Amino acid sequence: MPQDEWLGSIQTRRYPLLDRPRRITLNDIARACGVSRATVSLVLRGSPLVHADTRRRVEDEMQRQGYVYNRAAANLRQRVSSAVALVINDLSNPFFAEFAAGVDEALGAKGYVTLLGSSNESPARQRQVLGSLMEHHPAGIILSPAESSDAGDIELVIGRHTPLLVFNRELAGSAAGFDYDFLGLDNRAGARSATERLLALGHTRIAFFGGHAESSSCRERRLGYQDALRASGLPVEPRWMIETAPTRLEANAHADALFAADADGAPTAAVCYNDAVALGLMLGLARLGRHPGVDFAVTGFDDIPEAAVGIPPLTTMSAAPRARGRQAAEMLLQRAAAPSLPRRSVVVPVQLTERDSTPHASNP
Amino acid sequence: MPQDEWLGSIQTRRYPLLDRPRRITLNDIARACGVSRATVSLVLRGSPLVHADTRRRVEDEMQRQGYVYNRAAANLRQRVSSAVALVINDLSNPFFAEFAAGVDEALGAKGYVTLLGSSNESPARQRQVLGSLMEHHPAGIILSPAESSDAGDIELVIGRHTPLLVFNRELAGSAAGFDYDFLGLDNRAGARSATERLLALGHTRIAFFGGHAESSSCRERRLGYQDALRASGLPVEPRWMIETAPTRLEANAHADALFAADADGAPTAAVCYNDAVALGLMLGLARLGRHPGVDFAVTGFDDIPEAAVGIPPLTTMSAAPRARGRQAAEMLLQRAAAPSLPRRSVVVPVQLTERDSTPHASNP
DNA sequence: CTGAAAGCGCTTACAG
DNA sequence: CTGAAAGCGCTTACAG
Repeated sequence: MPQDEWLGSIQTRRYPLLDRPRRITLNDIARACGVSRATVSLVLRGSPLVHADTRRRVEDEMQRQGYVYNRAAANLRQRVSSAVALVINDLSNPFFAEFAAGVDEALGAKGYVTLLGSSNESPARQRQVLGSLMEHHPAGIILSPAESSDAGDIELVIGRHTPLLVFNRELAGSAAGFDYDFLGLDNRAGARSATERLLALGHTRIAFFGGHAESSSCRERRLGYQDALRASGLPVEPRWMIETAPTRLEANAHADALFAADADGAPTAAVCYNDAVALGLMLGLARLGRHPGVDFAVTGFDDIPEAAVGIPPLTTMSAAPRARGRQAAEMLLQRAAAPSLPRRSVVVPVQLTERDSTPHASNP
Repeated sequence: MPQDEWLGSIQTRRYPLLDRPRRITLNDIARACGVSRATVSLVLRGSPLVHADTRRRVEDEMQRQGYVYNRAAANLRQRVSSAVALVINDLSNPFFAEFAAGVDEALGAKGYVTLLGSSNESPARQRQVLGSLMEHHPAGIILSPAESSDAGDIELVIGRHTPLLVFNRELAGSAAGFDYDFLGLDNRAGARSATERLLALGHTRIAFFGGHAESSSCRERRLGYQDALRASGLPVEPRWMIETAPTRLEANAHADALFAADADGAPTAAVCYNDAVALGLMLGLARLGRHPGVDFAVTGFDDIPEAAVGIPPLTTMSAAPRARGRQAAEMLLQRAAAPSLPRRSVVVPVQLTERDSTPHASNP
C-alpha cells in the first residue's frame, strides 16, 4: 500500500461539534441527579445493583434532557466494536442489494451497525474502501469481492486479526496463513441440476450462455453443465459455451452467437450464467424471431425478483440472497466470538424453481 | 419512544478484543521510536513541525508494526464524527440501491464512512434503526423514508441537532421547528411531460396507472398528468386513475382494470407511476393479448437499469439515482458545515428518455 | 522541533 | 447500594 495513499485518508477536515449545542453526557445526568456517573452507567446497562428509586430518577432525567448514549466512547473503553464492515462489488445488482439488506437486517438484530462500502467491481477502489473502514476497527468484515480480487492484496490492507467472511467468489491467489471464512453457492451442483432438468425435458442440444470464463462462479457452473451432459453421454461442444459480460445488455447483444455456426443443428435450450443474462438472452431471442418458453428453453441462476415476472417467467436456481445475507452475518459473528475456530467454507445448495421459460423439446 | 425499547439496545453483549492480539497504538510507535506520542500524532496528520528525519523514522515504524489509525478515538477527542447514517426504505428496489451507491461513493470521497440502515418500508423498523444509528453520533442522516413516515416521530428519535436530509418523499405531519433539507424529483413536471409526449403522439385516452394515491410522489405525479390533460382540454377520468402497490407483480395483476369499464373507448396509453409498475403492466398487457409498444403506449418513471432492456425498451423519465445519491451526500455535508443555513428544498427535473414503448396512436 | 498533561465520554475494579 | 479513580487511544494547547 503506497504510504501517501495511506496517510491521505487521515487528513480530512471535519466540522467540529464545538459550535453546535453541546451533547448531553453521563456527567450531565449524574450531576442533575446528584449521583456519580458510575451509577448512571450502571442504570444504563440495567444493573440490579442500583436502587429502584435511583434508577427511576436517573431514567427520568435522561428522558428529560434527551440523553443519547455514545457507543463509540463506550466501545473505546471496553475495547470492543459494534460495527461490521460490508463491502459490496455491485450494489446495482439486485442479487447483491438483497444480500446487503439481509446482512444489515441480521447485524441490526444483534446490535451491530453496518459500515457500508461499495467497490463497483474495482479492486483498487476495494482496497481504498477497506482501508478506510479498517480505521473504524470493525468487529469483522463481510466482503463480496470485486472481480479478480487478490487475497494477498486484501491481507495487506486488513491484516490478519480482523475476522473476514468472503461471499460468493473465491479470492484469487492465497497468502499462506491468511485465513477467512467463505460462504458461496453450490454453483456446480446448481448448474448441473438446471442442465439435468433440460435433459429431462428432452433437450439434447443445450448451450451454456454468458459469464466471464475466468470468474470462479462461471467456471464452476460450466463444470456442472458439463457434468450433466457427460452423465447423459452427450458431447460438450465448445462452440456452445458462449462468453459474455454477465449483464442483460451484453447477453441480449450476443444472442445470435447461439445460432452462428449451426444452420439447423443449433441449440434448443440454454443454461444461462445468471438471471440477468437469461433475461437479456430472452430479449435477444425475441429479437431474432424465437419465442423463449415456446420454441426455446432458458434457465437462469440467482432467482432475482425480476425472474418471477419476466416474459416468460424464468425457470431458475434460487439462491435466496436475503437469506444468504443473514447467514453471512451469523457466520461472521460466530467467527468473531471464536477467532481460533478452524476455517469454515459453507457452500449452500441452490434450488430449481421451475417457471414457464423451459418448454419440452417438442419442436426440433 | 418506549423506555425499555430504548434501553434494550444498550445491553447487547460484545466480544472483548482483550483475548485477541492487542492492537498497535500510537504509544507503541512512540516508544519504539523514542519520541512522545504527541510527535507521532503530528506525523500522522502531516504537520510541518516535525523534523523530516523523525517523520521518516516514525513512518517506517508504523509500517513495520502494522499500525492502524483508530479514528473512533480521534473523533471522540476532537468531538467530530466521520460517519453519516444512510437509511433506505427498500434496498431491493434498484432505484434506491443505486441511490445508496451514489451516497456511499460521494461520502467515501470526502473521508466519511456510511452507516447503513434499511427500514423495509416499516416506520417502526425505521425508528429502531435510526435510534441505533444515533448512538454512533453521525455527522448527519440521509433518510429515504418508509411510506407514511411521520416527521414528529422521527424528530423524537433523532432530535434537532443532527443534520437531516430527506430524499424522495416528504414526511407526513410536521413538527414546528423541526428542520431538514429535502431532495426530491420534480414528480409533477415529470409526469406532465410524459403525458404531453403521449398527447403529441396522438393519444387522447390516457390512463394514470399504479402507485398508492396517498404517497406524496404518486399524488404529485397524478397532478402533473392532470395538468397536461387539462392544458389540452381533455377531461380527467377518475376511473382511469388506477391504484396499485408500486410493484411489478401488482401492476401485472391489475392490468385488466384499464379495460374493465370501457368496452371500446378504453385507454390507448398509460402514464405509469414508476418503471416497476410499467414493466409489470407491459407483462399484464401481453397476457391480455395487447402489444405494448405496438397497439398500446406505456411510459415509466425512474429509468432503472431494466427499463432500457425491457420488452419493449421503456420510454421513461430519467432520475439518475446514482447522481441523486452523490447530490444528497453533498447537500448533507454542506448542511453539516453550516447548520444555521435556512432550510433547502431541492427538486431536480427529470428527463424524458424515449424508447420503444410509446407508439403513435394509429390504431384506434 | 519535542514532551508532559489534560480531556473527549464512557466503563470497571475497588473501596466504603 | 454508591463514589473516586484510572484508563480506552487519540489530540491539543502549553512549555521548553
